[in-house]
Amino acid sequence: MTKGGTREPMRILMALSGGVDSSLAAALLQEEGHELVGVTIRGWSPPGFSEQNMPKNCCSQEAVEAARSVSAHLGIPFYVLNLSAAFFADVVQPFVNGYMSGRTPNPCVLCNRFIRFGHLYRKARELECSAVATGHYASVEFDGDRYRLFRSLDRGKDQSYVLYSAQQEELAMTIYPLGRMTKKDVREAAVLRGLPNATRIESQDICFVPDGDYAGLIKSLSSHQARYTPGRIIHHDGSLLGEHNGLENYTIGQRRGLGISWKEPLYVLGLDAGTNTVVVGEAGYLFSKELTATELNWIAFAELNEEIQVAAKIRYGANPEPALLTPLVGGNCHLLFEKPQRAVTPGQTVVFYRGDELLGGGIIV
RNA sequence: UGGGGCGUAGCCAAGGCGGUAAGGCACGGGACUUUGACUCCCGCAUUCGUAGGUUCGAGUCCUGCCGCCCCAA
Repeated sequence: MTKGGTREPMRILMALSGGVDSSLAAALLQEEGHELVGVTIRGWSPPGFSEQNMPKNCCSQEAVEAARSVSAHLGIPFYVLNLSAAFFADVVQPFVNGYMSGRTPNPCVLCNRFIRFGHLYRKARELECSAVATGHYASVEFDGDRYRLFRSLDRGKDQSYVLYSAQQEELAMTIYPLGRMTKKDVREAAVLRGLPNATRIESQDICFVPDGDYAGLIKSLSSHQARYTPGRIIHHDGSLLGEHNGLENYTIGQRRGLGISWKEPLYVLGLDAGTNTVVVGEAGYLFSKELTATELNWIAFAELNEEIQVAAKIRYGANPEPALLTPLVGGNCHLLFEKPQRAVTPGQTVVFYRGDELLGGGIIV
C-alpha cells in the first residue's frame, strides 16, 4: 500500500467478519475499482456448540450470514473458509496450554499470526488474489525497502498491536482501508452506503468461548491431571490466605474472584504452575520496571542489534510507555521502562513503537 | 461462676449525650473492551447474640439468659 491509497485495480481477497468495519472496507475498495472476493473464516466452536448457536458475533452463523449479505449487497463472490482444525491447533490449544502453565496468552494475537497471516493469505494466493484486505485499524506503508506498520489515526481503535507478527511478504500484499479513518467515520460511511450491518453491535470476548467462561473451556479441554486442580493462595509475605480452583482462573493483576476479604483489595501478583500456587498482594506490589520478551518479530528492520528507545505497549488496552529496548544474546530482548508498569503479565504480547510506527513485538516471559 | 471485656451483614468494622444502621473487603449485576485483566457504575443488615423492661422512640439505657475472650486462681 502506498501513501494516499491510490492503487492499480487488482483482485483482492476481502476478509469479511460480518461487522461494520470489514464491510465498509470492502465497499471502499470496490469504489476504488478493485475486484473483490469476500471470505469469512470459520473458526472453532467448543463441543456442544455449533456455529448455529455460537452467541458471539464473530464466527457465528449470524456473523457468516451478515458477511454473506454484505457480499450480496456489493455483488461480490463470497466464500466461507473453514479453518476449524487449524484454529484449534494454532489458537485454542496454545491458549489452553498457556493458561495451564500459569501464563496468560492473547488468543487474538495467535489468531492473527497463524490463521489470518498464515492460512488466509495462503488462500488468497490460491484464489489468485494479489492482496488481502481486512477491516483492521492500522496502516502499511512501503518505504522503498521494507513494508512498515503504523498505528491507526483513531488511537482509540488502533489494532496494530495484534498485527505485530506480520512478515514482510504478508505486509507486501496487505491492505487496511480503514487505517486513516475513525470509528465514527466508518459508521457514518457505512450508513451513507446503506450497508446492511451499519449498526451492527461492536466487539466481543474471546470468539471461541461462547458463554464467556474461558476457564470452564480450559478445564474441559485440558488433560485429566490438569483439571480441577485446587491449590493454595498465599500472600506475598508467605502466609496462607485461601484456596483457588485452578490457575486457569487467574491472571496477573486480577482482583476479583479471589474470595479473600482483606483490609484492602488484593491482586494476583504471580502464578506458580510448579507449585500450583497463586501469590497475591496489595496493589502497590504489582508494579515493575522491566521484562524480557521472546518470540520476537521485527517489522521496521530485519534485526535488532543495538539499544533503542521505544514506547512499549504491555497489553491490548494499554498506552505505550517509554522504555529502553536491549537485544539479548539468544534472540530475546530486555525492556527497561522509565516508570514502573502495572501487572506485567507473562504470555501477553508486548509491542514496540517509535512514534506511530510499530517496530515489532514479542511475548512477555 | 472472683474480676474485666466483647457479641452490628460472608469477613473486618463505625455507631460520645437514645431519634430511626457509616465505611472497607468479599460477593452479584452492568458499562467499558477483538485477549485475560484493570477501572467505573449499581446492588448487597426493616436490622444490630437472645428474651424481656424503661421510653413517643433503643444498636445505643436497665435486667435475665446464651456464647466468646482476657486477668487472677
